[in-house]
This record gives sequence, structure tokens and C-alpha cells, in this order.
Amino acid sequence: MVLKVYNTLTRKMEEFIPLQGKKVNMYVCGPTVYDHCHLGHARSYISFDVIRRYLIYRGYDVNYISNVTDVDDKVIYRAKETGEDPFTLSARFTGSFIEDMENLSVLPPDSRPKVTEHIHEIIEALKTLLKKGTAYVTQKGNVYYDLSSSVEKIGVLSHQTAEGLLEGSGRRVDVEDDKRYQLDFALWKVVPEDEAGWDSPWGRGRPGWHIECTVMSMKYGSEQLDIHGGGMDLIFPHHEAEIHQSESCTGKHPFSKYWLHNGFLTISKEKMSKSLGNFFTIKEVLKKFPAGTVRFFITYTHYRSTVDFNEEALEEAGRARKRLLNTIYNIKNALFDAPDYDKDCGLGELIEQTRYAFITAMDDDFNTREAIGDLFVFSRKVNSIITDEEPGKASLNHVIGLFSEIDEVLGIFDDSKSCAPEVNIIELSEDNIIELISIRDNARYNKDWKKADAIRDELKEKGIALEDGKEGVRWRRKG
RNA sequence: GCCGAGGUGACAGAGUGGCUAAUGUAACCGACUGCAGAUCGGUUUUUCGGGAGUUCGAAUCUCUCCCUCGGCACCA
Repeated sequence: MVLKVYNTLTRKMEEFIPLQGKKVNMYVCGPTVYDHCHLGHARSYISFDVIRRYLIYRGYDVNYISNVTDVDDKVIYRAKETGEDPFTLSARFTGSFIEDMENLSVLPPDSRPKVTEHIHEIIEALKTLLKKGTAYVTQKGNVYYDLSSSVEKIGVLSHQTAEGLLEGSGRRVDVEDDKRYQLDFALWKVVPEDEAGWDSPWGRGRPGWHIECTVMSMKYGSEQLDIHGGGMDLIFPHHEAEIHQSESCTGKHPFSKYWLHNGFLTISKEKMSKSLGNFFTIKEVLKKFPAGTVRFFITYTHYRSTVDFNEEALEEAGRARKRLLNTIYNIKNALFDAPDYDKDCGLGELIEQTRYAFITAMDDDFNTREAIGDLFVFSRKVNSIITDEEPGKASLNHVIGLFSEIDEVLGIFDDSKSCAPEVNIIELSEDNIIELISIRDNARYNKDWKKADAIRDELKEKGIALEDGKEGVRWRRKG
């Protein structure tokens, strides 16, 4: 079985072969922390989290790096608006971001470097570029990358020509005037005394947006990465700029062997944007939906497709996920009176088939949609087996084992970190519940359905669901 | 202007040359149940934007037409 990934660089599906054996250096562009993260960030980081977890599952030794851009024009402008110190502001939103990621069960990266902690390395990189003659300092003290030194790389990722890019940029008004060439990009920007900045050989300033990723990916990963990821919107100019400056810095090609980009998230079919006012922060969404549902919603779409967010879609995802959770619940119930001796009922073979289907789907450019589809098939068959037959404890535990195994990759079942409020749950003691159930059993025995239903309704209101089955009544707290 | 993605059943969304086109949601019917829930079976679903062609065979390849969405130096 061969893992294939879609590489933006070649626009083709390619077999995934890391540069060195099983070692994978993976860098994913993190957020600029000038505000709370929105659902688009969630989409991106959950997608790459699943990719990372799958690579680990497939036996790769993954070094995952994801930065935080904690100084940038947007941070400065926002700080000016609020009157806050820019570093206090970015520290605050960095905290918010990390909290969101934890709540969404996104595994922490092996390294989470911040730009402000790497100014020295950035200056060193600029010195290297200047020494090589692929960057230049202007009269004002700005440092730009000199694209004429690597014209052959223009458009390698965006697949556009310089003319095409200029045509597009011609509509922009903010063309800086001290560049030699319009497509050159800033490596260092001079700033006035009263703005956040650092001293450098070229005067007081701050780094340009792209150089941080070059510097930090090399420091924490390698001069050449196996995977570089991010949102589709980063393809140009951000990732292309990284290619120019990184390869110029090291003289090595390629900077990253595979480039993976996730698709956008739209809100009710419209592009998410502040001007449209259709912006949702992760925190807002997690107040309404369990984290597992949000992850399920995102994972149930291929990472490169556009995914449309609306409440109905989330609710639908929640109901779909519930089916899988119910299966797990049903197995756990079946375990109570399952025989101890080995009785397989075909579960072993089913588990093998499902694992194979999961790997086949995921090997195809991380086709989580198909992988989860197979999980539903598995789920249905398991439900049939446990109602029609009586598999042994060991076999049932193996089924649970497969769910856990797959969830190590997808992370869609565990709600323990969810901060969504449980709806209408009033704490009842277990004794209390059992007492009510026994009163109801009595009523049912006497065919006093009115009374029995009243108790069931009462418990339902208090968040306890009763389910009558062949083996008697079962209860559970509604999640 | 340049570049890209996509149009599949009620809806969402896989599949990209060959058994009855996954899977989920919804609605309805049936089984189980006193009822409900959960679960299982069935229906909505001979159908893949329109047309032409290639082929023994196409949702899948080619041509053409129509439509939707996104990117082009703020952005995940």
C-alpha cells in the first residue's frame, strides 16, 4: 500500500517518499495573532493535524513545526486601535489560539516558534541573502528580496507568469515605491521610533512576513522539508516567497518536497470575510457545538475541498457522528452480558477489512470522507452482529480497539475536552436514577403506561435517556 | 486579463473505464417495542449540468456548449 499526496508544486498526485527514510519534517504556517482564531483556522489546523496523525499511524517519525506570527503590521495596527502594547496583545491572542487548539484536540506541535523570539536568526538570514546578492537594501533602509536573482522560480507554486501576477497586482494601490521590481518582497521593513521594532544593521525595523518561516523551519526542522502546508491562500505570495529566499539562503533545492494546501471554508456559501460580517471564531462555535462534532464536520470533508459552514450542516454532522458513538455505546452494553469464551461471529474478519479500507482511503491523499464512510458500513454491520448474534467479550473489545485505533488519527470521538455546555443537565445521583427506574419498572409491570412514561419524560428533562430493550431498561446521560 | 476548483439522487458528498453509483442527513414505510428511543431492512434513487464523439462498455476519456465558486502581493 502506497501513500499518495497531491503536491501543489507539480499539481499531481505523487507517491509520498520522505527525503530521509521514515523521518518527516513537516511545517505548517500558523496564524497571525491579532485576533481570536476563526473557523478557517480550525479547518486548516484540524486538516493538518489529521495528516500528521496519519503519518505517525503509518510509522513515520514526524517532526511537526507550526509557527506563531506574533509581530506583523496587522498586530501593530490592531494594537494602535486598542491602545494596547502590541506584544501584550499578541501574547494574549497566542494564548487564545493555543487554548482553541487544545479544545479542538489538535496535538501540540513539536515546535511552536514565535517570530519575536527569532529576530536574531532572521537578521542572520538577511545577512546571508545580502552576501549572496539576492537581496538589497534601499535608501530608506528597507531590505527586499531581489527576484531577478531567481526569475526561473516565479510561479513555481502559483503556476502564474510574472506578467499575470503583475496584471493582478496592478489593481492594488499600495505598491511600495522603493522596490527595484514590483514583485520583490520585503524582508525587513524600517519602522518609526514609536513603533515596535528591533535594531538591525539596516536600522530599526521589523521582519517581513515571509522570512520567519524560512528561518524557523530550518532551525527546528531542516534546510529541506518533506511537507510544507497551509491554506490555499498562502500559495502566493507567501509560500512562493519562502521558496525564493530559502533556496537562495541554502543553495538547496527543493526547499520542500511536497506542498499541501487545504481548501477554504465558506459561511452559508459566501466567502468568510469581515466586511460581510460572516466571521465565526472558534470560541463562538465551541459554545454551541461539542469539539468532536466540529472535528467530525471538518474531517468528513476532504481537506482540499471547499467546505460550507452553516448551523444545519453542523447539526447534521452531529447527528451523523452520533450514529458512530451509539455503536460504541451499543458494544459497551453488549459487553455486560457477552460470553467470556471466544466467539467471533465474523467480527475479526470485519475488523481486518475495515482497517484495510481505512488505510486504502487515507493513503489516497488523506481521503477522510471515504474513510469515515467505511466506518459507517463497519458500524452498521457491527450493530447487526450484536443484535442478531452473541459475540464474545474479546471480539467486542477488538471492535472497540479498532474504533480507538482509528480515532488516534481522526480524533472525532473524544469529547472530554469539549467546552460546549451540556444541554439541560441537572445532576441526579445514580441512586436517585435507579430508584426512579425501579418505580417505573413496577409501573410497566402493572401496565401503568401513563406513570411509566411520566417517569421517562421526567428523566428526559433532566438529561437522562431511558431505553427499553430485551435485557431490561438502560439509561445514559444525554451528550 | 491571468490562474484554479467544481456541477452526481430531496440535501450533503465519495467514486474517475466494467459486479445492483459509497456514505451521511432528511422524509416515509416495515421489523423490534405497550409506546418511544437506539438498532436493522426498505423507499425517495437506473441516475451522474446539456449535446456530440471514442469504446464491446463512460458518471469516469475526447470535443463542444451552459452554469457556479475561488485566487491574483491582508488572509488558514
